[in-house]
Amino acid sequence: MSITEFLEITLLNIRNSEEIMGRRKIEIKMVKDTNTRQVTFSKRRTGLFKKANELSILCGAEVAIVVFSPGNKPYSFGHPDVESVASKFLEQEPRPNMPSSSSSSCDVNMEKLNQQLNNVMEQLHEEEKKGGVYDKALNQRKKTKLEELQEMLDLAAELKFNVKSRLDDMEAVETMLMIKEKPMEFDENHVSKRKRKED
Amino acid sequence: MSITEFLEITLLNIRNSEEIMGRRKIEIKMVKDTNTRQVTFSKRRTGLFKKANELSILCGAEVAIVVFSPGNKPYSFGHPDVESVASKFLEQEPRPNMPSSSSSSCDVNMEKLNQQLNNVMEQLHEEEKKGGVYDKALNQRKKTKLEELQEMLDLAAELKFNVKSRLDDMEAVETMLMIKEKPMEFDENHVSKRKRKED
DNA sequence: CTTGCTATATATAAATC
DNA sequence: TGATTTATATATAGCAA
Repeated sequence: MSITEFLEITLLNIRNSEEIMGRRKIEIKMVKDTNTRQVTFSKRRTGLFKKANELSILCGAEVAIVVFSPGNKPYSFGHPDVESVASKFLEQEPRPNMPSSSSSSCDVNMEKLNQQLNNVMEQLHEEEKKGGVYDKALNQRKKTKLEELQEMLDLAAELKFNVKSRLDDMEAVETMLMIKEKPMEFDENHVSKRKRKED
Repeated sequence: MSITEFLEITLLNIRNSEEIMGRRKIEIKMVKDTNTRQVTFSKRRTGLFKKANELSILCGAEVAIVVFSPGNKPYSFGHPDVESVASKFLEQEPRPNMPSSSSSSCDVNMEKLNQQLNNVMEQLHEEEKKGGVYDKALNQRKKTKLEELQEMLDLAAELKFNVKSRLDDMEAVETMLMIKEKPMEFDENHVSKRKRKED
């Protein structure tokens, strides 16, 4: 037995001897308590969307998710967007493809943007904690924050749109110059697979 | 410092001193290696569907997911089924109102990003004019540009995701403080389709 | 393209503040 | 009650098959 293993086991023994069992595993079945169910839904929906987002970026995959909460409220996630992916799937529309591929780096601006977001949120929470009194002035500030975020959202969407446009231009140029990276074609293999769903 | 903490730190130190890092954390950006990307997609798609399944059961929620692999093959998960959830969503979509919303400003970084885009495009056209026939070297450069753009797209998507998350938080705050504001809509569909090949 | 094997990395159920 | 903090439960990256 290695020292590492010994320490691991020792640590485990110590922990098992402690009283607090704490967090535990749950059965995958309908959560009865309404409130708990709501909390679970909220957390897991966020987790699901996060995973979907990572999948789309890591693999350059198109993803669309639609969820109706226990309260029947709609939530959705889409990359590039729900509609396009959904229709592509529903119509099973075969399409020739043009180039477009992997990655590189320019995270700086991204981090800056996120930094700003964090700052805004921090300020919001800051004010929230401070105040016991939510007067108009505060409301106004919050409202301003909201508007700022809204603007950022719009700008993000706009940027995305611009990027997309350029991509199209580039593809056109590429085609024009007849630069073929890989003379590949694949329309035939459009096998649709279904995964289980269980009830 | 407790014995437990001591052991944990000791264990950590031992591990960090070892050469083999073993499994490690990865950045959320396009996986370059084709094979690895395929494996990642396969595993994460399975994980995503599993999570979706648990969510639907635990909370009795309706869920629909559609994914197109890097090889452009469709996969789907649905509870009760994709079609019903999708149509239910698309039907009320024309009147968006429920989740996510709003707008506002911080153009600097945005402009930087767009500036970069313009530079890239300029360089592209530059090369295009200069060269009658540039062959592989040029081709490679163009490909690199495309990859850079792709990366920016992904970053934009990630930003969007983060922004939406914060918005949800803010909406919660808003609700709590009963700040009634006109229901604005967040429409991410500035971009429709997206082409791709690979694999 | 899917699967099994582990060491890590993440997600998250409860507890807590 | 929502946000934050743990201690577990799960998901997965890197390798091979």
